[in-house]
Amino acid sequence: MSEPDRNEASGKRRHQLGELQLAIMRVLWDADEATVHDVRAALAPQRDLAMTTVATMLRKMTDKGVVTYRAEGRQFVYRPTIEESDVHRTMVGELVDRLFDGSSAKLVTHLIDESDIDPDELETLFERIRARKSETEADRAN
Amino acid sequence: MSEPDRNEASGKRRHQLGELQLAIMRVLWDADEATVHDVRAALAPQRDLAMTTVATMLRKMTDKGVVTYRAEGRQFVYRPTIEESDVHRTMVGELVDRLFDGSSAKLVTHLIDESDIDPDELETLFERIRARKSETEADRAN
DNA sequence: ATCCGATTACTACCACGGTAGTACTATCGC
DNA sequence: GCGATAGTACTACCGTGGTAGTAATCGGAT
Repeated sequence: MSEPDRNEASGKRRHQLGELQLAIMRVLWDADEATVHDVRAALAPQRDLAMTTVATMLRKMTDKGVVTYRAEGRQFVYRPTIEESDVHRTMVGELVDRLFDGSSAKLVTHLIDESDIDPDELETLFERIRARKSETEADRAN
Repeated sequence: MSEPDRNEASGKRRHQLGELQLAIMRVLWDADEATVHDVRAALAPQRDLAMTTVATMLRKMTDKGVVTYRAEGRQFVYRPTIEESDVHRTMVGELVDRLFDGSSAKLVTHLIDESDIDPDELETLFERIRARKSETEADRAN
């Protein structure tokens, strides 16, 4: 058809990841690069996966474009091609669209009302919003 | 604080729903109850699905326990067994766990920092947090 | 040179969301 | 009573996340 389907490297497209894929990405983000072995080791405390499971997942993720690898001796060294913030953005965006009509404010309201938030944190958020508000007002004054 | 794993009717447990399933739930929440026909009609503006697709989905959702039905003449009338807020809670909770270490505050921070939030809304949220804060402080004073 | 062990490739499965065709059935209109 | 039809049941298929076994390979040690 037409265009909006880039998917190669440096991509901007939707990065919806499953639980294991996220766990693997977290390892890669922390370590910058890692072998199958490294990833498996890093995941070991939580889940005891077969080497092949990790390898397969990494291959699927390569197909998907969220990681790349380079051969080093007989093994592959993987590194992420996308940033954590990208994933956060798309996944949160997805949820907001699905559940809150695309309104992030509604999500925040939900979070506050569910008293999901630690009282101490509330203070911090309070400040942050105030900062953002004045920032926005400054923009407006321009 | 013990066995959190009921799953039968009236359940409290994880209600992870896909896109279509959510769309169907929204119809049911709005209408309180609806037939396959009704659901399909309500969804028609966005997506043109075969009757059988909707029916199949509803059956799967019945198996899952998120809807029930009663026979009325030759057709079934479906109604939701869970509330929208339940779904919001579990799905947001899931995301928070997956992406933000279980910290809702981190999610809010993300939302604020991504300037995803309409400036006007910021004011509202500001107030809401203040309200919540004093509420919490009152609790503490008890 | 050969064999062992580490590592990747291939393949297979399961679960589940999504989609829909086909088969069956009950009911309504005549 | 009987046929058309509306509506559900069953089955199948695709994509993808997750899991892992088995096959092929490559490199190092003896």
